[in-house]
Amino acid sequence: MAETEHRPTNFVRQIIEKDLQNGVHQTITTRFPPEPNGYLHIGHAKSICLNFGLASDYQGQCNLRFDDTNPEKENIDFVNAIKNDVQWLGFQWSGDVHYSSDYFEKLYDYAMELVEKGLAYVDFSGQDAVREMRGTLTQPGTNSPYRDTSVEENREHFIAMREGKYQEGECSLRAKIDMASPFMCMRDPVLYRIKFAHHHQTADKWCIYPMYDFTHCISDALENITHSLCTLEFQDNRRLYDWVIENISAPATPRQYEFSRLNLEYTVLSKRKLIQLVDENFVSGWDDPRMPTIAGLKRRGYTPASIREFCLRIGVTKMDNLVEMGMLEACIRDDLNANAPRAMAVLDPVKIVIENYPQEQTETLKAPNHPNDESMGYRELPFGREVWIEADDFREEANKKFKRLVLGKEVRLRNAYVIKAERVEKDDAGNITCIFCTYDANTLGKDPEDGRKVKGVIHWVDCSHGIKADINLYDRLFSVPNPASAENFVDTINPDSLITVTGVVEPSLTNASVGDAFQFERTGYFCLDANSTPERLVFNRTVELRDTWKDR
RNA sequence: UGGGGUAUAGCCAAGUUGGUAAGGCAGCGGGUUUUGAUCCCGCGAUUCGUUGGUUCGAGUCCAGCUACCCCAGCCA
Repeated sequence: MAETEHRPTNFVRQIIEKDLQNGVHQTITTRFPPEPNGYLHIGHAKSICLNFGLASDYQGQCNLRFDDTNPEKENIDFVNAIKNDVQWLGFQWSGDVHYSSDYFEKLYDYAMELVEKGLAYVDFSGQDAVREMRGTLTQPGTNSPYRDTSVEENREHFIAMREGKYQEGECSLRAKIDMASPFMCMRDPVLYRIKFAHHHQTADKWCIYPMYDFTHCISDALENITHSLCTLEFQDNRRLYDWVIENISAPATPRQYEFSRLNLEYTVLSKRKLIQLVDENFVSGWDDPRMPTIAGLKRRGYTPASIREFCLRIGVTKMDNLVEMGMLEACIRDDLNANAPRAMAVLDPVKIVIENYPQEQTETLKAPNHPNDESMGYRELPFGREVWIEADDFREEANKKFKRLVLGKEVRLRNAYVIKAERVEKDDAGNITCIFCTYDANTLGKDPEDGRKVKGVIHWVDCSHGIKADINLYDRLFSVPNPASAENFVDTINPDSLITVTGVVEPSLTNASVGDAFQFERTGYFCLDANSTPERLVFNRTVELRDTWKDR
């Protein structure tokens, strides 16, 4: 698709342009630093597009760095899934993949530097005591009794920590900053904690792991990151980021800038909540088409280009936001409208019999794959005496606004003939089982010769050639715009977020491959699901067509 | 008077030496159309959270007020 040509300006670009202009940097380096404790979602896509987009626009570099300082929550499967998703989105990181764990040895040395400068100490107060001494938002904290331990003792204790001489929770390394700071994160933050945990990169080499605030800024400096972009909740942490860089012999001075994270209506974008949806089986997995994950969106039928376009359209600011789903949907519709071949599928079939069509006759019609793009070619469409139409497209009686098939009235079968409904057959319950029609044989590819106007057009599938298919009709996962603000977000799950119907699709669709997208004319955009087999086709509805018809 | 942030149309968002409110999504009219789709044309802020002030002139500068978000993990 044609992505927005000129990227909209934003405050980060302005900072970069100023830095480049003033010679603060000759070139920029950014990074995308996910923790491998879950799958990437549309909110990460915003960050990915920002970081990789900036690097590309200013001829800089963008690293992929796994922020893997908490082995208990992370694993290699997430690492691989994340790499896969970044590439699927269309981005390639500079050089090799980086890991914060690559720097564990250096990080340890920098921590030791702080110890030797008297700026860090090993605290043996229990976790509860540490919390007690931290104070509150309005009251200053109090100094730990271990705050004035000698440098020599601290060095020995820190070495012993690394050697596994202490139990988990027995002690931690803390920075000596200011227990009365208005920034809670500056009240002697923990730098290292003890975890006898297996790490997916460093195995059992370490039993002490550095905290995010100590690790991130140093990793940025080691990779020569010029602009370290993160979300708003880290604004306070910037003080600690700068403190660490200033107090160690850092090889560079990276700067952190914060932007607002994405919030999308009718879904949740917090990793904790997404993990819960998966673990408690509210969805089929990380790639469930209702999930806002990259994998879920992909399976739903969203294209990389549509997601990139979305990220361009929402912009980058510091404002809290809740973006309408319609914004995302508009992006995929724009892409698919231009690029998805058309096909016909009937989701809720009712049979019509064309009584004046020769018994035993069938013919092969030709239909364009795209109404406005000749280059997409044509396909063959078998047509016969009996065809399926959408139950919705027929009414025994209706007003003039109903532009479909009505008893005694005419309608055009798309890409085929004009038919007229003559009578209906019903079962004992009064349900319509068959609609008997007649057709005008002289209306193939042209209007009726006597000049009568037929305004309605409906889609159809030939009964003897149509293929049965399972069609997953997806809707929003939650029934409220902001499930995250609900008491318990799982209580707001939309019970009808997935309805599977058995429909009939035109035979050309048997050639589709997994992931292929189509517009089922008049109903929406669909793609062939990963679980589809030649014996049983499965389609996922990506999004409905825009529908401005009011009186339904 | 803890601190850090943000306030421009239903949603997202431009606006940067103060000069008289971009654009996108949604919506509403109209035209084209063998998809109630697409496409095309037209329509929305006397007003920028609010109250004052400075100024010939303020969304942009100053002061006060209000609302909302974030911070008290040995999570990130």
